[in-house]
Amino acid sequence: MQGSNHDDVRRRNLSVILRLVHRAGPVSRSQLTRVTGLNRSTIAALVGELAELGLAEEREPDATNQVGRPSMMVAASDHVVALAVNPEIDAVTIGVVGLGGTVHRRIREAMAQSPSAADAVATTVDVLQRMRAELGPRFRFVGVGVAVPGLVRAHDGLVRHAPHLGWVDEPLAGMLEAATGLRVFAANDASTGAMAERHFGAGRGITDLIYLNGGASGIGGGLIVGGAPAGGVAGYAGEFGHTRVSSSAATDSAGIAGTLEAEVTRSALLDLLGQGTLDPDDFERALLASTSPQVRHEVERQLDHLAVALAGAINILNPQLVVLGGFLASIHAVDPERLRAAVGRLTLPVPFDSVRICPAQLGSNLLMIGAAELVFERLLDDPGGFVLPAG
Amino acid sequence: MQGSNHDDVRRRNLSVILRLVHRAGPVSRSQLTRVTGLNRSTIAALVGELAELGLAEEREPDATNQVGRPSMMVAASDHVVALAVNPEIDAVTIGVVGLGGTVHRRIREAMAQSPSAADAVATTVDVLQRMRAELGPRFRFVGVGVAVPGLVRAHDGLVRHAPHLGWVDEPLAGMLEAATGLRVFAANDASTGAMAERHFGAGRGITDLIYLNGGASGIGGGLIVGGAPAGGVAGYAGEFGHTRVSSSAATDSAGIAGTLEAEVTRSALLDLLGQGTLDPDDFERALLASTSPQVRHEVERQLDHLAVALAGAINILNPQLVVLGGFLASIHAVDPERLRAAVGRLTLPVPFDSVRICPAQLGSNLLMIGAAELVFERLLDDPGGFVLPAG
DNA sequence: CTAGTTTGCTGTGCAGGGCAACAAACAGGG
DNA sequence: CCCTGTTTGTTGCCCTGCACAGCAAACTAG
Repeated sequence: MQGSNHDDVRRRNLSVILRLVHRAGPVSRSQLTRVTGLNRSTIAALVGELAELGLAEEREPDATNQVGRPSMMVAASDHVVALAVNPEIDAVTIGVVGLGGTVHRRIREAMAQSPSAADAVATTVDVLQRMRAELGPRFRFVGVGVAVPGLVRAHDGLVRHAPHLGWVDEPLAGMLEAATGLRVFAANDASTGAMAERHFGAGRGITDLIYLNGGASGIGGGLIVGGAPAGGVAGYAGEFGHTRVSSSAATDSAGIAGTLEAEVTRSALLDLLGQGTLDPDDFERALLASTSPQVRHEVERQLDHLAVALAGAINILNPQLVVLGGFLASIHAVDPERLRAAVGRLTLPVPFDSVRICPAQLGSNLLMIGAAELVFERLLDDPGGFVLPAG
Repeated sequence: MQGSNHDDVRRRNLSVILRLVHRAGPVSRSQLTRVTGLNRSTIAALVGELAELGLAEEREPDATNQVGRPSMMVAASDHVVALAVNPEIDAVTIGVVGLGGTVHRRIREAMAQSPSAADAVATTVDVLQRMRAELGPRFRFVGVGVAVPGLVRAHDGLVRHAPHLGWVDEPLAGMLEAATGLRVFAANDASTGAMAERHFGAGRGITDLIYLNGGASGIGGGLIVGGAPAGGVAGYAGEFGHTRVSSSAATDSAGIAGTLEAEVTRSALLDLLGQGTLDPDDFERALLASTSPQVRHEVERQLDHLAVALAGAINILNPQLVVLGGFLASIHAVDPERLRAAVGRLTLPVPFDSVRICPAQLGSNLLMIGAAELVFERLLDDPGGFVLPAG
């Protein structure tokens, strides 16, 4: 219940403009006046301040062949970068992402064994130093975003439980903050994926969506409700994998029976395909190419279970869009109509009519973009007040 | 992506102050300065403007026995009122609710048969005229809020489908607007109940909660996610009744099998209790007094099914609180521990530890307060700009 | 080259919150 | 009862930041 004053107006307007150029790419000043409703002179002053802060850059106008004086282009600076980190069971993937949207670098550091939190920190520090040297002083690192396969407490980045990494109550964000001197924000990997798809993928401009990702280690998800990422009270929201979808006794990683994660697994399909492990693209190709009736039957069984979980969420949340990532996108691709029909049988007609189900659009950069967005989100909230470290 | 200007600051500050006195009751000016962070002089000016608008009233200070000059009390005006309407299968309940929180009047207009939309409008107009005459010109009606047992499209108040009333695509809000000359806002009854419990009941100050209400006609619900009521893309969110909780073939009112609404019903309990119909309080008393093992068994069966639906929602939304209303509160009262334990078996430990399950606090005024809040919410968003009709 | 259009730039006006100084209203202590 | 210390209301002034108008600049079209 905070009151507003002049500073808040300035902060909000800077935030709105920087957010626009970050999300929508380079935009002309005249477009900014139209979209924000602010006066030309105000836009000029705001853009000037953003440029002084080094967050935006003004370029000569593009040739538009339009009547009237051409308008300057405004773009978010790609030299303002976030370090994106994604620890997994067999590797730590680290990237450098610019505010303008460019993924400058991405490195997958393979690990001999599942990394501890300390391992992840050490690797991150190491890669950060190399990246800094490589990119030179023009690039300013404003923070670190971490996408963790597990439950992460939102406010302080404590990893409560990451089963596949074997982490329990690891103060990852704090450790990284101490080791790098940068501000660190951590969140669940699926939640960050949802945010990435929402802003830069299949969910652009959509205010209510559900994102479900199927990985080797299970099923996670994220929600956007009313335009804002829904974290729940502590940031643990989105655990679709443990929704009960059948009365079978098969249990998931948390020991709960009959859940989505127990019934719908990538490994069951890999077994039937006669494959050990496949990268996601090869997996989808193999699945689509398969003519085996057993494979087909298993896909259909999994789609029907997936439909139960989706239907429940659709009835409750009335979303505009369901985005499926990972192997869930693959089984969806085999028979989209079956999934949609199964969902339709379990939902009310009205919410069903307004929902679309589609595959994720962002590929391998998903988690890099999402993790970087964790940092940029704070920067965008208060462009002037966010402490920019020197360098 | 709107920009802000001075008007927005004023609007927001007026909004913040009026919302505070509306939600928290009378508050001193000095408290307002502390909570909002605004200057004394600013608070004085803002309160003065609200008083001029007739929305707030300043009173002499309460005796506090504190050192220093006593601070003026500020209260929302109870003469600013909303008409709350709740059509049901056998009656239309209509009330007059003041901005300060007082329910000035409440009338249950019994209906010989299930009212049509036109019946509901006619009754409302009739009651409104009587109330206006009764209360006199000092009371200003700022709008009409309607809590409808069915799916309501948020932006225009179209009732898409109200199965128990037999309504399909009734433009209820538009009809009422034409008939009364007041602004009308309609929403699902359970959603408005969630809002009421959130602001004035069990969920005060809580940002993430789930509300489930069990009525004679089924189970509905509402969500508060991140502090905001979650309506979904069109306002249909919260339909917990159609969540699949078992593999049984029993169907609900929408024809979906094995859902919460199919398994958990008030009528099954009434049958076992040997009662035809009971008002909610009598029902709960009878249920708690019953020593029949069949009743006990049925309650436990229903609690176990309820647990499945709650667990799914808790995993997905990580709420701080689950509020149970109607007969769901009654079966919960029989054995709270059983429900909690059953939920615990189906949820992840971390979100489970942070959630509390409790009965609703607001009794028979729930829907009156909630429906009025639909109107007040708009008024609070822009106290100066909300058009106050004369009278 | 001219007319028309759109945008950038500059100086001014204005609304509204912050601030400081003073007065007013309280409690507590002697 | 008076004095002191504390807190709040009130008033006048200041400062910030957006709007607006007027003019110059840069484009298209004919």
